[in-house]
Amino acid sequence: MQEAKLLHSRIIVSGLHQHDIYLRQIITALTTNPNPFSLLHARHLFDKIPQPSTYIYNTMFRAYASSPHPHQALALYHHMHLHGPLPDNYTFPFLLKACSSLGDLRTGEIVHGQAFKHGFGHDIFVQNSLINLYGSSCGVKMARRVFDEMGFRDVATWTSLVTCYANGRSIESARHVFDRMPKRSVVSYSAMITGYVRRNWFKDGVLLFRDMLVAKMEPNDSTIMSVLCACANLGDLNLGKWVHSYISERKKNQFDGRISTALIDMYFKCGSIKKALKVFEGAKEKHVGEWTAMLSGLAMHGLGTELIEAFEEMISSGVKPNGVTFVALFSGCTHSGLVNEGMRYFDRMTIDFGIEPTVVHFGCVVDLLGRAGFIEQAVSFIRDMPVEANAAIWGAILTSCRVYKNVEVGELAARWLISAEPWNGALYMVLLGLYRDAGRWDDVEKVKEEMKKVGCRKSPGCSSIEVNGICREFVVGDKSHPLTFEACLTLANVIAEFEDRRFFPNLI
DNA sequence: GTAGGGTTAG
Repeated sequence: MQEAKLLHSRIIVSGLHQHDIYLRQIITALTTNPNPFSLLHARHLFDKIPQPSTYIYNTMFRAYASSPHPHQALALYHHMHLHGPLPDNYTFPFLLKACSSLGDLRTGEIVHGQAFKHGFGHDIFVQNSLINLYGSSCGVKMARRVFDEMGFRDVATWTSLVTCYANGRSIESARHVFDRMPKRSVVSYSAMITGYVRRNWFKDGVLLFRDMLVAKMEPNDSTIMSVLCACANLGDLNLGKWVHSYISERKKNQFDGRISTALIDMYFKCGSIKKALKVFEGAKEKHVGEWTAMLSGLAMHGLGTELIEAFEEMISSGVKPNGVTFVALFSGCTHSGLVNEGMRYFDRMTIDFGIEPTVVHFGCVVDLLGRAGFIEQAVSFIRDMPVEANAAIWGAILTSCRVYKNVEVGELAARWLISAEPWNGALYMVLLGLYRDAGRWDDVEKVKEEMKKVGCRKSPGCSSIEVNGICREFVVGDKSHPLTFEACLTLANVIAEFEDRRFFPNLI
């Protein structure tokens, strides 16, 4: 970018504005790691070239394909088609990528036809791009057909197919393809690990990460992000720390912003507040991502007051919050019982920061009111919302009704949820608990019968944490541990202590 | 002559 500006000023000074070679250099500089401004600038210069070469068209296609406006690539191709030079083998993969980003299968097929017409139908880059296009817009079947018909496949071909399966429903099929790859690259491992983590198969993701290290593959940023996400969800602090020191050595503590964010999140979720704070403090630049990870970490540990302080510090340091930041802020207020503060921030979100609330934010407010026991207010808030309430919102209402034993509203929420998800056994269990607490035994029996009729079961809740290097897993109702009795006794004492202090958590 | 496809938060 700096280089581009320098070149541009040199041209203006020396009056060489029409000089094709300089323009080409500037456009190339502006389109590598483009931002919206540099891309606009590049296009402005591109339009000044009387007869752009195929190369320079390709440069623009490449930049547009991975920009927020991929359709610009297609519009520009239309122009090239009418007035410009002939496309080459580089042209079509960029255009197909633009179609994938847009999920535009029809245009993708037209581009494919064009590639064929110009003699690049069997180009491996074109075919690989086609697999990605089909995989992202119409499922695995078509992608598989392209794959099967290819005479020659390389590692990217196989990786693309793995990604198709991983993004589709079948992570097992993705692994099946992965295991049959003649050769694997870092990206292949990364794609498979990311696939596992996206499907919440965290343990499999971690196992494959270990295989990857054994295979002497050096994980890249994408791999690291996925593994940190797995550590966070497994509570595997040991592996998380290992990954932290691994990347510290390699990158000399100069992390990508996204990696610092993932580290902060991992340490918070693994219960290590100190380490999370240390990473945050050590981050070279604190973008909205790092701040948001920080705020949601404080929220999940019930540190509402600290969270509000941190939020105000973020604002005074000139970082602009986004929609996700407010979700963290509201959730912190909710879990620390800071109802007035939360409501005030809800107003400020639109007035002071110009962020329009989405259904997620409305859900946060419902949760904020509900958990504090203001169930009637929460219900009237739902009534006044400009958007339709969703399952998350009725779920929040149901949870608070369970805690505050409000059968009337709880029944309403549960019925709404059950009609949306009749297979979800957990919903019936909550409704059953509500009736039981109210002593409505007839209704308890009715719910039990209903469950039998629908044939649903609640899958047991599960959690895990790493202690002294060993990952422990907990499943609801599991009494297999030899010290189960002692553990229950301790828990009973804790609950008794809570009750003595007039604090009634919902531990049922 | 120059370049390309597969992984990428909160």
